Amino acid sequence: MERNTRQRDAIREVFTAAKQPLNPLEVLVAGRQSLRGLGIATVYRTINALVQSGWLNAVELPGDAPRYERSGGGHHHHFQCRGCSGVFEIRGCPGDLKSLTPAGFLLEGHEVVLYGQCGQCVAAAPSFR
Amino acid sequence: MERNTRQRDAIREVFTAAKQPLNPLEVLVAGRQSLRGLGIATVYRTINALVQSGWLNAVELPGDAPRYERSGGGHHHHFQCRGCSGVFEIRGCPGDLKSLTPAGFLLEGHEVVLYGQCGQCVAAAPSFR
DNA sequence: ATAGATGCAAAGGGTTTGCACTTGA
DNA sequence: TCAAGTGCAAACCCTTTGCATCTAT
Repeated sequence: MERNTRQRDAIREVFTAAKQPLNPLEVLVAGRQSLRGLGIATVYRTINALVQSGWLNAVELPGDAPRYERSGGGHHHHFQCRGCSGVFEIRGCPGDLKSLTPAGFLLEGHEVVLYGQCGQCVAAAPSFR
Repeated sequence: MERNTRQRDAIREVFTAAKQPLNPLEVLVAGRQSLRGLGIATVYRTINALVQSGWLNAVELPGDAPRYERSGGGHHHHFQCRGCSGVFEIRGCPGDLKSLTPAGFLLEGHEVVLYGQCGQCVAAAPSFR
């Protein structure tokens, strides 16, 4: 990441404007709106570099390809909607996970993912209420 | 899954004997010990069928290819060792996740993964203690 | 000017699928 | 017998890499 290029500007802008974590293909599509020739390899290379540098954070949900979001939100988790597949940030954390750790094991971190229906999908499908 | 074949017996046996969730390649290697010609396509097809039928459960850890374990353990989560990459079952569950759910969202399920060092890896690397 | 960055296309992993052969019932 | 199941190889999808070209500095 030694040079500032139009590609990197475009990709950073996509993430800055994003309301949810994005996967590489979504970044490519969004980025091409401002930079026609943008290539998928550049998206991958740039994302990886931005993760390395700490500017981006990888959001890895079980069974899903990784998505990425701007870092800086502090410790948080995610809620994935089974209706629209959207991923939403959750502030807050269950906390007392130490008690679940097997004896003799050392707990270093954790991941929590909630699944369900987001507000829009609940509203759209009254049967869920 | 209409017929009983040597391949399926071998694969079921591998899972019955397994102490941890296994990925398809591990199943292939273990299965070949009793059935030399076992093919990877058969492993995938059988695993998928066993998941469909409910005999197997997919264990999908963030950023990792899925592993599989026998169903029937009830609701539980997993601990992944960063030392040996082993995956261990955790009995117990944080519970009060409803409070983390955003207003207007419907919570249907959750996934919790703990990360750290397993007992063996703690013992092998005193610096972790 | 020139090393870093890009785009394309090819190569890699892991998983699925088409097809002819095998085998359980 | 004969359709379900298997093994092989090819096809797929997503991601990474090699390489010639382009471009910030």
